[in-house]
Amino acid sequence: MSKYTTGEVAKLCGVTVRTVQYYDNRGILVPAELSEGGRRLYSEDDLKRMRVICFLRDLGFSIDAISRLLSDDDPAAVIDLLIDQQTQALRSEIGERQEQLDKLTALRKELKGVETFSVESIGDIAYTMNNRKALRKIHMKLLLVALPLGILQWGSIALGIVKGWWWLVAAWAVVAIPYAIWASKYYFDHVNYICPKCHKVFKPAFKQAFWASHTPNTRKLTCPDCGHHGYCVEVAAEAEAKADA
Amino acid sequence: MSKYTTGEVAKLCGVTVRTVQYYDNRGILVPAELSEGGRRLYSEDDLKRMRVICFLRDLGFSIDAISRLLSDDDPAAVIDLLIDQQTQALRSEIGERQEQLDKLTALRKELKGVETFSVESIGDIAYTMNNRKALRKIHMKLLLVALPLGILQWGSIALGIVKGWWWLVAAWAVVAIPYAIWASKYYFDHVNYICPKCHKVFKPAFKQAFWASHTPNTRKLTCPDCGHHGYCVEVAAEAEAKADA
DNA sequence: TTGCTCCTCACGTCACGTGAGGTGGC
DNA sequence: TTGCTCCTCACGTCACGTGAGGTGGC
Repeated sequence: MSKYTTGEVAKLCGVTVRTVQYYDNRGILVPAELSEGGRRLYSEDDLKRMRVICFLRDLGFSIDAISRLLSDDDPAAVIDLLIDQQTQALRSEIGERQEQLDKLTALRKELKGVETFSVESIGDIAYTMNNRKALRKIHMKLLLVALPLGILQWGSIALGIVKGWWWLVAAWAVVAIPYAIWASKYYFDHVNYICPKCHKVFKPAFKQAFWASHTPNTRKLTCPDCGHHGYCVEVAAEAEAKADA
Repeated sequence: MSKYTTGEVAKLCGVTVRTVQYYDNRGILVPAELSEGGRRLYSEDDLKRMRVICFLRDLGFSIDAISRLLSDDDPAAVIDLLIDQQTQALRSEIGERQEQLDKLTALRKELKGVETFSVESIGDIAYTMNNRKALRKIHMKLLLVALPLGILQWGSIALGIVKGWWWLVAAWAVVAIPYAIWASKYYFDHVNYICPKCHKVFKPAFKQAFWASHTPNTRKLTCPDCGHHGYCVEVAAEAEAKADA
């Protein structure tokens, strides 16, 4: 029966000598015998056991789990349990990393739109990213509010053309203008802006916000804290309470 | 300007007090001032910085990476680099876990086919899993060798029916039988079997292997080491050298 | 005798968790 | 004065890596 030294076992299993020694200390691979000089000597069976340990380790099992499996009376039951646990654990880890990847991609995209970058910009981006869902909800609400207005508009125009009922268009304007102003007010009540210079979250005056030039996500405003005038990113106003979650 | 205690910062950022203290020790979030009694007091800016730190941490960045980013003169360049690195790292980690998941699934499947389970069975399964590619290669070779035989067979039968050249079928048999024996010999030369009882890898005698009943992956053989008679899993013979890789 | 391998401590890793024992601040 | 929060050590985690200083075995 051939005997293997620590180094031989290590080489045959593709690990370091230190790892083989560690498995002895952990009690999961105790050498069959020791030489007179105290050197570890492993048997053929030890080598097979080491191969099993390495196989399980490469599957992501902890030394503790492997230890339990190797010393249990009913390894068949233990391995089924371990496989199920490990499958679950791996799935959730993959999900976690995937989510991080998605957030990284979003961050990279947001960074491209930042003109003067500083560490605080990351805070702004984090804020808008956490805020996105709430903002989308507000945009959806505005859309639903605007929808009947549009239907009425085109309906009255159509009837104006077909039936010559042009007074309907005038009636539409009478209803629509206050309605639009009310909707805008509601909208600006539920929305804030971030100053790109001092990174404060602020609520602009209705008039300024209403007439300001804007893009889908920003609006050209004057920051009440630092006086900076420029495009400010829009965020939902409810998000402050949500920051804890 | 409001001041926050350690506990307040922790609660607002969803971490423990210990984490806030740790970030002070690591030098990435030093409180704006200390009270007379030595309590940490954080400013509004500190809180924002903490939020940035937590955001980056949740993306998987190390404290060291965050530290470098926060203290660098050119954070814009650093963050681009860090995002690229982290994207790479996450991708490879996901790939790694996915591979482990696939192997776990394969292991679970193999375990269902094992009649008397022991820890050594895992070793056998590991061996066959590492060996699978080599075995598939041998099977492909056998298929390629068998193909011309099949074509000749059906060709001669077809000509026998259509033209009445039945002597062709006889000629086919004369060629095919030694050819098949040679192919089988080649096959059994390149293949081994694992005893399910003593877990030794062995090569059976040609006669026994040739006439043994079998399934796609096993063959009913007698182990030369322990004398056990039963279905043994087939593996490629070259794999011994490959075990290192 | 000379290399090479192996031996045993023992500290370091990473981002905190978890007490212990003491004290500030309302 | 009483709770509650916060303070500073300092050890523990996980699977080894990495020396240091010494020795076995060919």
